[in-house]
Amino acid sequence: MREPTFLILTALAREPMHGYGLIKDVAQLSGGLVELRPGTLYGALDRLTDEGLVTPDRQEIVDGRARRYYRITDAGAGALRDETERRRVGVEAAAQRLAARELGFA
Amino acid sequence: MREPTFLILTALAREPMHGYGLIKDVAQLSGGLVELRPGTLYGALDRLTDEGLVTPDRQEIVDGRARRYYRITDAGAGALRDETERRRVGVEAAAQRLAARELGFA
DNA sequence: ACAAGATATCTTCGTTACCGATATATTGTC
DNA sequence: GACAATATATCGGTAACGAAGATATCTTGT
Repeated sequence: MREPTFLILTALAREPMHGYGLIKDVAQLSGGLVELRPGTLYGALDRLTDEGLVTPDRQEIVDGRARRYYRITDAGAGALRDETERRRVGVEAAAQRLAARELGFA
Repeated sequence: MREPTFLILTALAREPMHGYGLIKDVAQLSGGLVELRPGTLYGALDRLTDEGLVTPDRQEIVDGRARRYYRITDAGAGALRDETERRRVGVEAAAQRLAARELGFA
């Protein structure tokens, strides 16, 4: 699982969201580092839906514009949990080695 | 940067290593979750060398088998630092939302 | 009235890092 | 004699991503 997909699942872990809302939320929770492109977003949403990690929720019309909401599934939350743990392990290993390196143990 | 590349840089942050040593070290520091394939490893090493994040170190002959060592560069350590911080932010966001979700704020 | 920007979805196409498979050769173990 | 471990390398396929653009409505500023 790559970063955009990881962040989409992370955004949906809080509450169901629609595509454009996801673009904004992902930008925010990544500290502005990840700006989802439509091709990335809708491709990922279709893929995650096929995999059962995400499912279409409701549809709303707000100010004449359609909003299609997506919701994370239990399987999606489980996958996110696994991926988060995986990444946490890598981050800790890297942080430790970088710190040691700076202290001169390189 | 994807996970295999991230873990290769992480492994090299501690000390110069040769290809096969990297496969073993990455398997260990990822908790056995990532088993680098030769195609992935040598492809990544070539790519990272082109990008200046890694550089060939020395070559040894041990028991008749050649060992080609690679060393992380200062640019590579910098890239690893950036990527680690990036991942740390994502992991914290995901952990927070997953925890909230488990408490029923979903 | 008009332009520009924000909101909102969707498609097509190219790139690339990665994985699977395979090849080669030596050493050590059962 | 067969198999696992050590060690490097190449080739082909693909899935996820990014770039770019199409479409349409609403809001804000001039």
